[in-house]
Amino acid sequence: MLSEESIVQQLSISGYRITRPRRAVIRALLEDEGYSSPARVRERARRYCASVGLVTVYRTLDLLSQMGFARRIHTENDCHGYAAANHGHHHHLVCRQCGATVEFKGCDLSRFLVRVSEETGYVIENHLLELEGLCSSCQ
Amino acid sequence: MLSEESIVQQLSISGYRITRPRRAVIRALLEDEGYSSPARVRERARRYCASVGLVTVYRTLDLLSQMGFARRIHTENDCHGYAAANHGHHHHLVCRQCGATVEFKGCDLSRFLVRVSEETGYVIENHLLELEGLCSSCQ
DNA sequence: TTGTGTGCAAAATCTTTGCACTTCG
DNA sequence: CGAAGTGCAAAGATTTTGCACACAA
Repeated sequence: MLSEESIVQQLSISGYRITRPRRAVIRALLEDEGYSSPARVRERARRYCASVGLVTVYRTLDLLSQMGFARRIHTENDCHGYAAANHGHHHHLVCRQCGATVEFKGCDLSRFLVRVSEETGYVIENHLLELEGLCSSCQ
Repeated sequence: MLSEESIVQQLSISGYRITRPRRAVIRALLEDEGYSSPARVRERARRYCASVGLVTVYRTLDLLSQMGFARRIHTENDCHGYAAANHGHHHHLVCRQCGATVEFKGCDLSRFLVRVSEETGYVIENHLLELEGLCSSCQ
């Protein structure tokens, strides 16, 4: 499971330094139920590191994305939000009205992926699937 | 099938005026094999209406999207490109090594989507699916 | 101590808005 | 002719860069 400590540990192992601003961004992401723009991540992060700048948030989100701990969330008209990503397999379902984000697992694409693989000659290693719709309260 | 004339006709029926700049943007989109940023759409459109401005391209892309004749294309780090909706429902398969991109159609997620919908209470309206792997020459 | 990481300010992009002029219908 | 549409310039928003200073390791 994803926790501040496990992320910090991985960063450290990979040679990155553990700083107050980085911890603040990580915490902000983890406590976020939905997904947030960099600016919004910063607002949250400020609770843990009042001086954190937007630039650092951008850089940290980049880093976390590369490490697989955060993911850019794509919705129909916006791809500027980020959410914490469990390293394992999961997807996001986003409400287009209020932005509420739910993670779910257990997508079964295997047969479909086999077909695409056969048709294209690619070895498929990864897939990104995002769903968008209306949550129950926005319907 | 999508053609300049059929789009123009629909716009007209819906009460929009048929102008040179709009035709130019439509033609630019239709002849585009892939997808393009607004700036790039404008470059192409200039062949048909040299004076067309970026602002008009933005507004026209908006209009066409609303009408369902254009679609915003999402890739991992960019969701600012547009393509004619002509190309229908499709997804991208990208090689992580060399970046070669293939489009494919015919994903069948319906049963899966029903399940997620039941579990979450969301009405699912849209999905974004991207595959990543190794193309045949990179394997 | 040392070099990675940070914040600030400024630059570079990208997108939207206000407004007077054009032009379709 | 009248209102919708256009281009320009300017404003807004978002993201990146350069640089001197701070601070993990």
